[in-house]
Amino acid sequence: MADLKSTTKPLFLREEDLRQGIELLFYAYRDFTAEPDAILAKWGFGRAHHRVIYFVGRNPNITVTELLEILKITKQSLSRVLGKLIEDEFIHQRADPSDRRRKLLTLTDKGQELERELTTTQMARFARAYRETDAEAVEGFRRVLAGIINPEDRARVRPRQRPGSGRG
Amino acid sequence: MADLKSTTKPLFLREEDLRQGIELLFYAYRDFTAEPDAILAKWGFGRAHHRVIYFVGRNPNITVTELLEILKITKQSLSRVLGKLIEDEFIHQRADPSDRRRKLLTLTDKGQELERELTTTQMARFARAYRETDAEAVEGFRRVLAGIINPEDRARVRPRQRPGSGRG
DNA sequence: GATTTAAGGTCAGCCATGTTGACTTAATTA
DNA sequence: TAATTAAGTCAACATGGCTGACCTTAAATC
Repeated sequence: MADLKSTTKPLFLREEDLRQGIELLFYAYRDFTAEPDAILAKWGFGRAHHRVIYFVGRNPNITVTELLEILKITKQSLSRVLGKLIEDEFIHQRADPSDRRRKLLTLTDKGQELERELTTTQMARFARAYRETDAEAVEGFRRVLAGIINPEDRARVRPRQRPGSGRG
Repeated sequence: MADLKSTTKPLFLREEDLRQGIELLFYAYRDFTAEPDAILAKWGFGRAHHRVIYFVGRNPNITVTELLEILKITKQSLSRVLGKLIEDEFIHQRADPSDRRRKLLTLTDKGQELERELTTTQMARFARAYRETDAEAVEGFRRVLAGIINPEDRARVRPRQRPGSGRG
């Protein structure tokens, strides 16, 4: 743990350091998804359902098109998953009054409950990781990961302040 | 970008901050895998092949069992992917002289070439992200992501110094 | 008002990649 | 010699991506 780390200030980009980033991301994502996967399996859902539940919960009244932009999958792929969530009453849809072609998606009570169960495990993981470090490390984590995201989507990830502010 | 960030030192774990972590990880992983996926498609390979190529390249002479421990998938899942990579001569296997049940896996020249092409895109992404920040941010990123990984696997991700040191 | 565009949905089929379960072979170890 | 370990195999199944074609409804535009 105290190898080249002590050469703090100057930022040498050794291949080793870059590969370490790649591997951290791989392992973190692998473990980060494992617990929710187990919960989802109890309901006959998969990881794709989780993503839909998460982002609908996070962006109440999101439309299908907006959801597709976040997930970057095809309409057909989404519809299979979303259709099942609506059928099983985890997600509710209603027409947008101002443009009745659009369907606004929200979580039902049941959906919120599942969302919370799933997200709790992932938040606990982050809470632990944050607590093991400090505020500066967390800020560094944010800035580096934001830099990994394609520039056009970085704005999607910013802590929202006011309740009921909806999506960006 | 300068919201609650200025409350630097004390580490309040607001749900917003935890959800931001979740979302950063989702978007980062989504974009991080997109470029390699496109390269792999040209060869008729998928993301699973990439992971095998990457970790064999990273750990020359790794065994099948060790690879399974890293990937956390079943032997049957791996064998389909690994079998194709061996058949197409991206990966070479030979018996371990000291225990001939074990097969030691290495990249062929062709395999190394593909590995480099794939990894270059991901290293470039990290190089950009690292350069956009500073050494402290990078260190924070490392520590937080390491905290997301299950404790028993954290040791896997540490920059290796000496060439030919093999896996841990 | 008629046409074009946008949002959403649907059907069919394909492919990649995960799973379980059962079983085999070869080599090492107890 | 018997048990264990490493690897491989066959079959069947589920999830969740994809393409392509096509439809409906509502809004926007000509």
